[in-house]
Amino acid sequence: MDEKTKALFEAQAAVIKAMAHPTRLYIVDRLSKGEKSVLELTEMVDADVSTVSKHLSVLKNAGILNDDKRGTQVFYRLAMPCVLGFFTCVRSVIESRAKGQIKLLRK
Amino acid sequence: MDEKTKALFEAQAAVIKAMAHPTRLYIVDRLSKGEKSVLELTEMVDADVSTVSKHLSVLKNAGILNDDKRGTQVFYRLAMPCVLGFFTCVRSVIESRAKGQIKLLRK
DNA sequence: TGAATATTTGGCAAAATAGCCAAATAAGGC
DNA sequence: GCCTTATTTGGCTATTTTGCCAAATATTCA
Repeated sequence: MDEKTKALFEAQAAVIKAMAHPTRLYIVDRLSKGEKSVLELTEMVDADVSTVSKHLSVLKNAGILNDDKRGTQVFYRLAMPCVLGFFTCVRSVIESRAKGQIKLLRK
Repeated sequence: MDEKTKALFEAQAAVIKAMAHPTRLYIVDRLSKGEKSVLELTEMVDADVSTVSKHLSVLKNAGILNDDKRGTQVFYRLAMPCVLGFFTCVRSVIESRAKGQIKLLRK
């Protein structure tokens, strides 16, 4: 694998890695319904505000979220709605694996 | 967040996490062209065979790959081609972020 | 059976991640 | 200016992930 493709796949993995956490995935899901402040998200997620803030900055640095400061609050929203397509596929992966396991048991 | 949704997002994150590594992403990309043996993939990836084997088992356990033992070789292939849709989105995330950074510099 | 080839597993050290607390920063209202 | 509220940052420890090597396993072939 040459350096160029290596760099390309590292960049791509970095974006996917930003989504690869239950809390961050949940945040993305919530933001698909519209923007939310850090505090609103913190209440939904049930973790320390600083933890949620860090998760948000991971998603923002990856280019998945935008933020918008209004007064003392910061509102986050989905910058790239195409990531919502991940959910459909991932759910079908889980479903398919579950079916495979059931088949295995019956044998 | 109740226990049920928590478990749901953990399961989903686990699948995405399996994709969240440059080597594994590269493997998925290569397998989109057709099945390959562990040795073939190892040559492409340039890492220890044991490392590649472990990456493959991560992808297999996530339900993303299938394997097929023929003789002394094991051939892996894409079980869920929908994951290829990730690439399109992820590349557009990277492109969009790059454009945003250029805009930032011009200000 | 024994050698050769392909793959997986165990184990370990290095690196990356997560999440909490406390402290810093920013904006608004009095 | 000072207090309050919202958010971010620094720092630390615990946990997880990586990737190599060596060893184990499996399969074919002579």
